[in-house]
Amino acid sequence: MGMTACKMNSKKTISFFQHVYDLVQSIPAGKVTTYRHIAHTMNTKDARRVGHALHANSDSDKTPCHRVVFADGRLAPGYVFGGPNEQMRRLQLEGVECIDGRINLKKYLYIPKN
DNA sequence: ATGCTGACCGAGC
DNA sequence: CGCTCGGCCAGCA
Repeated sequence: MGMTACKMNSKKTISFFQHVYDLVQSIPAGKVTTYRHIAHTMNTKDARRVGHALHANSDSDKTPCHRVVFADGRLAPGYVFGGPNEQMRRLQLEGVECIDGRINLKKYLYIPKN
């Protein structure tokens, strides 16, 4: 019975962001998920807002947003901690193959659960 | 209030 | 497979 968004919190933007961060933190090392899957888990179609939330992420240790990629496996062009190159480096450090700026989702996709 | 933008996505060509 | 285009909708000037 996951409710869409916690209405109990007064700041809804924060709770949406926090929900995104929670899901991102649930991605195991060596796996990735997509904006689309996160949005879907949160019962919305707005993958852009998920991206927006991650853009505002300030702690890449706590919230490993390098494990979030496009629905087709491409890396985020606007990755804020050093660009796609840095995102690729971090993924490869975890054993995620990145071929031509792209991840094989058949192999590495993790679907976050509510 | 209103118009523009974006760490997106899927359809169409 | 790749590029373009429209839709999506919250945030912000």
